[in-house]
Amino acid sequence: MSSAAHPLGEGIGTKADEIALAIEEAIVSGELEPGSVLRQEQLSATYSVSRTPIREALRRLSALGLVSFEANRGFRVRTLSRQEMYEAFLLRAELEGLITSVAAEKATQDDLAELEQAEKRFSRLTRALRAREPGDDRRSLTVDWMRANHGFHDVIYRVANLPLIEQTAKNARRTFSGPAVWAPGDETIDELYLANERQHRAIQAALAARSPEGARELAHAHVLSSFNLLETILEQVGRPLPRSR
Amino acid sequence: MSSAAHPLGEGIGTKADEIALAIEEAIVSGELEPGSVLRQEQLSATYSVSRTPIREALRRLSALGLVSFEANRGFRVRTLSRQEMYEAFLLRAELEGLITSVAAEKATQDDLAELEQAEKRFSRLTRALRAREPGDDRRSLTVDWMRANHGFHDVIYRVANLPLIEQTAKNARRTFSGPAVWAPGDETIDELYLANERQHRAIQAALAARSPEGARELAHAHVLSSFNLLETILEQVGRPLPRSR
DNA sequence: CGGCCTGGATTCGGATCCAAAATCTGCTAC
DNA sequence: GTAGCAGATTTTGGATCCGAATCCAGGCCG
Repeated sequence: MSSAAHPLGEGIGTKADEIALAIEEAIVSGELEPGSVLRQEQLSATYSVSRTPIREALRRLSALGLVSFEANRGFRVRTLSRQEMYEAFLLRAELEGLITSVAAEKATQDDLAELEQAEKRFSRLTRALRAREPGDDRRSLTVDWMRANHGFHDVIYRVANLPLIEQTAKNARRTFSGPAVWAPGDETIDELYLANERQHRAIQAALAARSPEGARELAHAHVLSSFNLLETILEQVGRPLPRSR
Repeated sequence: MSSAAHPLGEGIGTKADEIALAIEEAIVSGELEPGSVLRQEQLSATYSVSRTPIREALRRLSALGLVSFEANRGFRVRTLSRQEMYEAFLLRAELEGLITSVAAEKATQDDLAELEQAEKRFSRLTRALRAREPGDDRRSLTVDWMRANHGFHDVIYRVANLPLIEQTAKNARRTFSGPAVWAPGDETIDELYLANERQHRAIQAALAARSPEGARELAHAHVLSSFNLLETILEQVGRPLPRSR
């Protein structure tokens, strides 16, 4: 585990930080719905602390863009319009491109082996997600799939060794859609999942071939393609991205 | 003035937000030295409020990366190593490249006229900065020059109309070095200032010519060149970027 | 003489308290 | 029946208070 603090410098030690992490987790996992109001009193009860650290945690999440804030009205889980969502992916596409190209220059054999492992995990999760056994928990499967997906890119981040940019990329990644989404799946979506996996393999190959420009292009296209996947799922699940806000 | 809130959504209304802005201003203008500890009690006295909104403000700045934080030890104005500083500029280079290329596709005649105005202001300030009249306040001159510099890019941001990415770019820009730096100047630095101005004009021309790829390249190179300028000034002023942290 | 311990002064993190803003509810007037 | 208003209730923002961690200075021991 990356253990170390979350953004740079900050971290554990104070309740405010632990709670920020906990709330973030709740948002990302979809436990807290986008748009829902975050009552300080209620959170304070949930986490058994006073409102003071709660508010500090919310301030932090607000600065990171995960929650929105209106004076005297409160915080709510942020919702993104299609345009904003697209921007978040465009941003990530640029950053992933940069990071991946730098990683291609630096990767050692060990790094490549680690990437291989991450890719295998991701591949396994993708198969599990496509299998759709009756009675499996698609929600947690999706969360696991996303984690494996992130895990793959995290290896690349580590190799590139650009902590500040990595932080920004991760933030854009969190902001992506807020909650995890999942769909029963159909042929279109299946194809997109498979394409996603193929792209990972291609990126992996570009790193192995020490091709910075190739890696950049592939990573860039990969992220934009993920936007496509997400949008398709959201439509299929009857929750299309709002055109305006 | 841009009036509207700072990041997205947040803004005026609460003291915590006003104070965050005030402290940020103090950091960016160099009033608060990098590395200096921010005592809550003292800030509370300075702004005539209790420590509660002060702490919320600091939390926010911490999430934005302007101040660093250690549990039970306090907040301090963040210092960046050379590597981190370089990363901040690399990040900005990518984002400016993206934003400028999008702006090149969208710019209207009015936009180009506005850009022309911003360029003129910047050009004027550059001349003033190079003039070095005896008795002029180089500190505030530099702050003004930076503002004009930012103003030029702000026009482009507005034209590109990518608020989320704009926000990220502005954040990277704030984080750049913390405080403004200024030097009496010599031939090398003069030449760099002039190069900077030439680059602005080139970017302007690329926008006028509706050349997205050209604009991207120029903007990218421009930001990296700014890093060079900054580093040169810092060395000249006897405060070179720390190699490690 | 120098490193280490101890007790007091600071400073921080969090809980509690209070005033102001917003929201809700039920009544009134049209 | 509905628009609008007044008071009650909820919820937020900020101030104050208290326990705990850190820092600092002086003394002790090797």
